[in-house]
Amino acid sequence: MVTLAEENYLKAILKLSENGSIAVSTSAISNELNTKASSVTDMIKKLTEKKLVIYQPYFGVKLNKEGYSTAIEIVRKHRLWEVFLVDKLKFQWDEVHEVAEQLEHVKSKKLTDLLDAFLGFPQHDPHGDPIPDKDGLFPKFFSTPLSDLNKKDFGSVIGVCQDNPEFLKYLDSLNINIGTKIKVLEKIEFDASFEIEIDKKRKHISSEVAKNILIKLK
Amino acid sequence: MVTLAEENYLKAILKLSENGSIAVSTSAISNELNTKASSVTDMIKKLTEKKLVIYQPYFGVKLNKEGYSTAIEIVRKHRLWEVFLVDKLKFQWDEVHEVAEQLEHVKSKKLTDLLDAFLGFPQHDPHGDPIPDKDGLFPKFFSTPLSDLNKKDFGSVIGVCQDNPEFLKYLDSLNINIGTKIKVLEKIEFDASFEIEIDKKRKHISSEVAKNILIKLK
DNA sequence: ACCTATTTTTAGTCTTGCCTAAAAATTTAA
DNA sequence: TTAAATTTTTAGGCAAGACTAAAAATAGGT
Repeated sequence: MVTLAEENYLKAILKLSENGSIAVSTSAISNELNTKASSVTDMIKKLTEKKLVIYQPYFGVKLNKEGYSTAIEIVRKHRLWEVFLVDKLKFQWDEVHEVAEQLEHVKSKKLTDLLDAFLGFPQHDPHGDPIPDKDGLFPKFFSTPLSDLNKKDFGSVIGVCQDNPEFLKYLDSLNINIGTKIKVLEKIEFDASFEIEIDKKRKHISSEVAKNILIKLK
Repeated sequence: MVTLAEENYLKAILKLSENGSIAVSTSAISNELNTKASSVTDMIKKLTEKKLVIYQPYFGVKLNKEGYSTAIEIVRKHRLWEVFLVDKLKFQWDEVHEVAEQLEHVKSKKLTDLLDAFLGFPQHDPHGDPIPDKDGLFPKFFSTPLSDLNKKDFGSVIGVCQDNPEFLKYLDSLNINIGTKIKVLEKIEFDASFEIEIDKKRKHISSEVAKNILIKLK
């Protein structure tokens, strides 16, 4: 059994760790939860015993697989309840947080999944935050392959469709990364290649590469 | 602030006191909540300090006005959530109790009242129990245990006196639900059992079952 | 490299809500 | 009415989850 206090710690660690990717410091957690650092150390030990986190003293704490899925489930519940409160009960979007903080701790997988269905499987909460599905997966961002863009379109890279090292190294060599801002200067019709601007520099990329870069339009 | 444990004690006292009319013994509460009598004595002292109950040692405890309205509010929330679970999320009526036990502790007057409106101000929960309105007042209705009916009486099921899943599933198997129309064909005197008609079919129910079904006579 | 400032952990304490064991009050029964 | 049985309360403890104060580890600046 995961207690209410433990759930709040897991949620805080998830939030502070950039979706589980980095270790989180004791003081960051105490700041997030308005508790003292010593209380955090205590709780981290309990979470470690329960095998929900990996802890290196003086370094930080990370969620393990079990802890991550527990935390994601709480986020899922929180955001689903927010949708319920706004869409069904007509709360204002700035009033729902406190109530959802309570509802997110109700334990019933069946409840969560039926609520999800009742709401029509929403992908975002009233604040625009993504809602994980019942397997804990986030909806894909709204994105467009660079290959679908037209002259003068611009936006930033939010993902790629391939993760083979050759492709990624090639992108590195072009200074293309997640977050890189790109503007289409020309679309060359006969081979579907592109002239684009990155950091004020003009570059040329093939149709094949353009298909595998995802852009969020501005 | 009333804690979760305190809320559960208030709810138990309300239930055992026949809607607040009689004093409740320590052992009755410990039995209801599966705790020890000494724990009950402890908690009653806390509730007395918070001015929610009147306590006479060795005699019993009663809710005062504040305690009564706090307890009624919890019952109201419990039953409204049960309606939500069954009417909106399509839970079975024997599955909702455990989940409603959690939802009833969510604190937000606005949530409760908007939920009430969303559900169309229901007067009874899926088991037929009356739902207090936002001022804590119960709807008035007249019901008779099926066991008190006589030959040729007819009416519809308005509630049940037990909510344990075995009993409810047994009723389901007989096609007995809230609203089901029932006619008494025979009352068998020697064991107080009944022959009844449901959906044009003849069925036999024991005295014990008849006692736990509430009928609104036509 | 070393001294200082900051962060983290340890140690000890407090409150809540539960427990057991024993004492006190009440009720039952002879 | 008095002894026995039952119920209730008191006393002392424990675990969770918070706190303060102090010790230990780490990080920064010169």
